[in-house]
Amino acid sequence: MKIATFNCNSIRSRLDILLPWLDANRPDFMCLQETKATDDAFPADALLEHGYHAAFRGEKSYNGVAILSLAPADEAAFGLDPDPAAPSAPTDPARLVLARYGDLHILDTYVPQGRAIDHPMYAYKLRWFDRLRAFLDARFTPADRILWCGDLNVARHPIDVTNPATKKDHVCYHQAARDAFERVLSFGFDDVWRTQHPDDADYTFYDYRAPFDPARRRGWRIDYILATPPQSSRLLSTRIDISPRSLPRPSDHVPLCAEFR
DNA sequence: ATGGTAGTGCAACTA
Repeated sequence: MKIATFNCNSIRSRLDILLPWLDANRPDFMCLQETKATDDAFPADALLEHGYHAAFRGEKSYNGVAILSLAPADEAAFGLDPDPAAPSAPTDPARLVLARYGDLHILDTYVPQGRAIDHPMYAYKLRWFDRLRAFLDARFTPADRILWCGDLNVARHPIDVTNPATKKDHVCYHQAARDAFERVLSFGFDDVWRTQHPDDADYTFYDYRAPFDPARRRGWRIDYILATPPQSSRLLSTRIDISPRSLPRPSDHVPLCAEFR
């Protein structure tokens, strides 16, 4: 079984990269983030022509998530639960999709980026991780077969960014964000790419605002495939496919892939 | 420390 995750940064602008990639790699599941399309504009027909069903939810201009799959989902749901500490806070249906395929649960999230550590969206981001932990605790135990994928907008460790000393106040590396992410990981998730590459500096996000040089990569590892023990015990291989970043009109993220027996 | 580019959608916001 193969799964991939890819922040496509607009699915409509990325079809010329996404569809050939799906044809060449044929993952059973593909988690997408930042689809940036309302549901009526989501290219479901084009994906189905390539064999992929989709559970998706989007909004105008921003956000948007989708799980593509060779077999349709048995059920799908969108968004966090309401925040009991802030009942007016949004549930963000365009940032979270949870779908079930038999006994396998796939959670695909686009975590709020946070903008700046003194911006209200950063506090919202930190709270978002705690709400996600409550979401998991309300539904699952680590004995369930879960894959949590997506753009989590946090680099875990110094090895996951270039020049970590310069990024201590960045919303994707600030200690409070890293701590918040770890509190969700401690539910019982394994970071499968890092498990297989304990000492590698490699990245899934390469900012448009710097020329991309595949030989001298400068980026961030902020996209993840995370598995609970019943799933991580089946792990065969993982890889980051940087090749799409050199194609015309690329996303600023690249696909992360894992294969399980 | 700053600014660099790309997406949506047509100005300004987000990343």
